[in-house]
Amino acid sequence: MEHRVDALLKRALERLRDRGTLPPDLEVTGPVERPRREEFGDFGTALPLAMAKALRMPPARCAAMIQEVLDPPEGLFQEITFAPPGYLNFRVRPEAWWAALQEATTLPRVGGRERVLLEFVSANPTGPLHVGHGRGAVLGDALARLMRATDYAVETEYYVNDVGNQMAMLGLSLHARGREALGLSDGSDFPENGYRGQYIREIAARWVATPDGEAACRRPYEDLGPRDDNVATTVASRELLGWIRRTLEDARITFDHWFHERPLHRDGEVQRMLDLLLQNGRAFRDESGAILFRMEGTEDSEDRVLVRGNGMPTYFAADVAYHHHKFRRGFQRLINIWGADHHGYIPRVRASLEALGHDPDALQVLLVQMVTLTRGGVAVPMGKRSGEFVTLQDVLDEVGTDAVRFLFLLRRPDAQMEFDLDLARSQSLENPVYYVQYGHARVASIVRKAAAAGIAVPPWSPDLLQALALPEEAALTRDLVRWPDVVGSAARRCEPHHVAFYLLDLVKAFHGYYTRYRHTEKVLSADRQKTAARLYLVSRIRDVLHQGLSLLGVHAPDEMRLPEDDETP
RNA sequence: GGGGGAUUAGCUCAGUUGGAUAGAGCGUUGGUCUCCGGAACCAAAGGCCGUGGGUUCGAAUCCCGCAUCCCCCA
Repeated sequence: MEHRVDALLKRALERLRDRGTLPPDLEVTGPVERPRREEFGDFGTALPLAMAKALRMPPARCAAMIQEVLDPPEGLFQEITFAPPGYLNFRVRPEAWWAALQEATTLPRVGGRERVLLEFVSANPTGPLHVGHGRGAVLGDALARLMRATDYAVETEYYVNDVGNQMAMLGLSLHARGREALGLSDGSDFPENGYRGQYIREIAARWVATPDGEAACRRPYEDLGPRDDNVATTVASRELLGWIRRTLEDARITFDHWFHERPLHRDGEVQRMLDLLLQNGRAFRDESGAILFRMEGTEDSEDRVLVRGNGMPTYFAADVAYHHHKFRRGFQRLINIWGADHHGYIPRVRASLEALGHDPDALQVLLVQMVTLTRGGVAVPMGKRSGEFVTLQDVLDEVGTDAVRFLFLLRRPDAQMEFDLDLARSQSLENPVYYVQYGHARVASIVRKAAAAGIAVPPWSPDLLQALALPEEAALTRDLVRWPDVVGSAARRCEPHHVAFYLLDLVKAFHGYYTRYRHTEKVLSADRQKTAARLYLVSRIRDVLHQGLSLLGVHAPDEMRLPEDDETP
């Protein structure tokens, strides 16, 4: 509805330009908004104010000019009024609102089949996922659902860094724990920068119970090949990746692709990228034999090492090759969800993409701010090497997937958040997600009750909703009709949290309506026309809640078990 | 020292390209109900939108300085 008003205004401006009343090069914009005060109508715009400024004419005259060329379809508006100092307010006819209810779950196709690669989580397989990963994971997954629903051709991807020093250290750690498990070591020779988490011991215990694993641990580490591709590293990363995958599945997150770094090196992808950059002069070899990316002329100041003097490519080199490869797979836009601590990395990657002939603006990095974890107000440390942290799996088990997802999505991604485990658990019965789910279950219950009485939800018809006369019913209708615009805007802006907030607003309005009239004007009554109209209305509420929750990856139950009464006599 | 983010009610947070009298949840206080599901609802109190300037008809929103917190880099 909102975009219809907006389109009408845009067309009116076009007409004014055609007539020469408005200079063609003059940019005049005025967004359509919803006035807070009911008396101002359903929609309003400050367009006359903007025009008055540009044309140096009184706003009232500008408003009159707009009205003159405005050509609204028959039956859409009840009235269009001018309000000082320069607003144009629109009131939509109830019939138009009711008609729009049919499209309440028809989402706008704002994506236009754009091919998007959405990469998120991508945590190194050196330990379990922690809560911070969870935030990015839930954001990415919800965004993917949103974009798919609005006609983006989006694919999701997890990038696995399975090459490098960290991986070598992981293998070394596993080997050391394996030797401890076999009684060959007392742990005093455990590598200084090794991964000390309990999970390494568990994997080691399972590994040495196999003949291959035991044999490998009985040999010195050097015999395995002290690099990042030996059997210990392979076993550890495979185990951890499986663990990560299961945790993500618990959070209802799956990926279209798991893209490994190793093939980029093995198949020459990194080398080809280096050759390209050396050829076009954006990279050079220094006196030590290292290859550096030339940063002059970019926002980043310092030349960045791609290949070290000893011939080892850096993480940066692999990342450049990886993103180059993404474009070559045919994606038009790349969205990466990164932790805020990677902020300084962005200019480098963008510059490298530009150097390889890609549009750097086609890479969009969404930064997710840190999650600080507390328990009863006390900070919980979150370092993998310290081995002492709360995993995403723990939190999912403790709080539940629906609640965790909704809690994460109830915040803007670029604001830091504190996640208090005690609070999350103690509030689990008052968690906003249950409030929304309860609303859905409530409507489902009404519909069930109607069905039991032999009354089905009626199909829409032009005079079906005439019986909706209560102000709350009009307000609910307007809220429902707003939904497609909310989804479209959230998808375009990559901000799923708007969906969560909308659902809270809608369900609050419903609970209020329900409670207020539970004794006087129930949905199901002896009045057949009111019953039919209200049944249709609440079924639309249920449909929108269901669609909204599923876009967030949260269940929409038809029934909820009431919590057990703690105050047993 | 350089860069990024944050600062809105007691607490946790929304606020859609600058618009009309600033929004919710929790908490507090006081109310509603012999029910289509009380995990509900209504009402009240609570704000110099960190601070100082600037831009204009108009600023929580845009620009600059400052303060505080978090993160990255050196």
